[in-house]
Amino acid sequence: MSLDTSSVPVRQAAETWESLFRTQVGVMRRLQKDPAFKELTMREYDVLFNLTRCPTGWTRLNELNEHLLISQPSLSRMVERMEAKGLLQRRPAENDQRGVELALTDAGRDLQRRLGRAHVQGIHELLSPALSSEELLQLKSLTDKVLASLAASAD
Amino acid sequence: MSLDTSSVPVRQAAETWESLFRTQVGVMRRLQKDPAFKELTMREYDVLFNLTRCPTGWTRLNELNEHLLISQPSLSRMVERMEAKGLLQRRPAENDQRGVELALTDAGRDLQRRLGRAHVQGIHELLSPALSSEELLQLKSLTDKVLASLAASAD
DNA sequence: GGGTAGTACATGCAAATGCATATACTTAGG
DNA sequence: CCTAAGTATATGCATTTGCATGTACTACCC
Repeated sequence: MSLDTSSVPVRQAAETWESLFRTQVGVMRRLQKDPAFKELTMREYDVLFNLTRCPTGWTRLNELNEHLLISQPSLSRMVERMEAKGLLQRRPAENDQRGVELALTDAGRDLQRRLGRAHVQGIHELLSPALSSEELLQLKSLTDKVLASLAASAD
Repeated sequence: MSLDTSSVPVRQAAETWESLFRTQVGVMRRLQKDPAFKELTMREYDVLFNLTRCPTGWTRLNELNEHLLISQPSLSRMVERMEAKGLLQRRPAENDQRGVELALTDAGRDLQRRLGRAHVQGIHELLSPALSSEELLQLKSLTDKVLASLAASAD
């Protein structure tokens, strides 16, 4: 009774994904316990973080949505709430009257930085005991490859 | 103007984590588009999946909860709904009258297998173009190390 | 240009979620 | 034992989420 040869890489991909996924869950669970994150949902922090990553400072709502695991209507209302809290600002998009562009306010940027520091600190404490500097680099290089491949096959 | 030396590994851990996290989000977004997953939330699938991973077949609710990014009350009610759908069964725990133990029903196992196949297939299609067989192994080995380290420092 | 299809965001509404807390049981100490 | 502290799950309630759909604009094609 031998295994179908073609199923070996399939299994391997699945096992690798499972390990990566469980790692993400495990690390996330620890990070969420940090008292610094009582102020904001992980999802809300993720919005702030993504907004820091835009060179022009302004990001389209639909573009932001592509980086998150949240539905468009939910993001729409989350952004509305965060605007009300003074964490970000909205304006109609330049060249498309349908669109909305977002940017951090100073308060939003400050909060992101503060939580970001706690976040980064927590990550360091969780990953450093597990992996050497070279291994971290290796891991990043592998996931970067997957990211590049996903971007290349943008459906 | 030189960087604080101690901040280098911190940055490295953060960048590695960001890449891993974005990979998880990217892959997840693709997987969710699979029509096979219209029947069940990712979170619900995750419950079914985790229940297949228990050798005895029965899993404690609190133990299951430790593997998920969901609050205890939410899981409690999700399990209630899934029991109503006939996907799993509940019984009072053996040695602890407070506790609840869960197991898949045949219908639950069948559904998990069906979605699991689609899941695994999708993962293979996403990861294989990105990484060679050796790289998959490397990646798994690195995330396994992180998992082991997290388990060792169980707070 | 006028009409049709497509895209970007918002909204109504039912369902799912989390927080605080209640309930039922277990464990530890005196 | 009996009590106090701790643990496992459930429940009330306000908030958040997603789905279906609405509205406003854009792009394409004749």
